[in-house]
Amino acid sequence: MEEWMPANWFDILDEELIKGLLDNETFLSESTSISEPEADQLTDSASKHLVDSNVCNDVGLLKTFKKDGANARDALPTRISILEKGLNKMDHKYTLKIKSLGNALSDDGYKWRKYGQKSIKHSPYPRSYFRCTNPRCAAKKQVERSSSEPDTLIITYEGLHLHYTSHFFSTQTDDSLPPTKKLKNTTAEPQNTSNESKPRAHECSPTDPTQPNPTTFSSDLNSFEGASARGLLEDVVPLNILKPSIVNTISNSPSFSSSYPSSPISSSSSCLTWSPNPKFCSFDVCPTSTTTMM
DNA sequence: CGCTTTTGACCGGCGC
DNA sequence: GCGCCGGTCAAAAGCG
Repeated sequence: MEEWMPANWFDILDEELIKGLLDNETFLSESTSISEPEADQLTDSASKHLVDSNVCNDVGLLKTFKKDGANARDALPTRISILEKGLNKMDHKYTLKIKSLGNALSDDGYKWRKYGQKSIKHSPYPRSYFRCTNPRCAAKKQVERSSSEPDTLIITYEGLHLHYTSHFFSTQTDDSLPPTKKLKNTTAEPQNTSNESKPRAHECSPTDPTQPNPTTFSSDLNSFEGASARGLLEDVVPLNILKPSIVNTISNSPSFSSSYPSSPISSSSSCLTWSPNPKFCSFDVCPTSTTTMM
């Protein structure tokens, strides 16, 4: 492990994050003040917008959606919860069970590329395998439909989107990125495969070293508009709910302190509000909860 | 034509 | 050792 970060950096982020999220049992998605055009748009591609409401798909959230169909606003996610029965973590894999009316909700805003599909024993539904299209990113996910509950998609995330995470350590070059957490023999996979030299336009590649340091972390919340499309916001949240000690642990590491951005979201507020697209989702973590917040 | 998806083959781990 | 199974690879097909 690189000396500039704790050897267990992933575990720290990972476990504290989960703990924090679980402590804040429920996140209400308040579909406030949505305009009609927006609602229409949502109707057309509700899932696409729900994507934006995905609070932090890397750590896994159970998302329970209700959709009445008539009114687009009713189609908004009415509740985003982290429930013990819906979130499982094992060996850095996060399993989500998502009540869904279709496959669309398996989309989470990242750009995934399907690389395989297998039929599952004793299940009429196949399992699909996806990996992040960013050639530097080893994040993967599996999507399958519960045989017992066809309305439920089971999504297993494996690995963080380190092309984003690396942004927090942006003084590092790509070559010195924190190695992707080893998951079996998967990650840290050779990123020099044939498509490495061809990052695609819409893939989540905010840390492309060829790009200037993104300004996404300016304190201007408005700058988050559209940021989710780059796969940023989902991962901002986790770091914002980390205990300060955790952040300090990391930031005390050489090379880190100068690059870790101040919170773009909650620096002056006691109540973290995350809202990549406030029209569709909000993410509130208030200090009344037991842990995680300063 | 380039990118994505499909799908059967292949490989490694694991249990018997 | 063998078979099963999950995960990955890669060629072919599909699509815009």
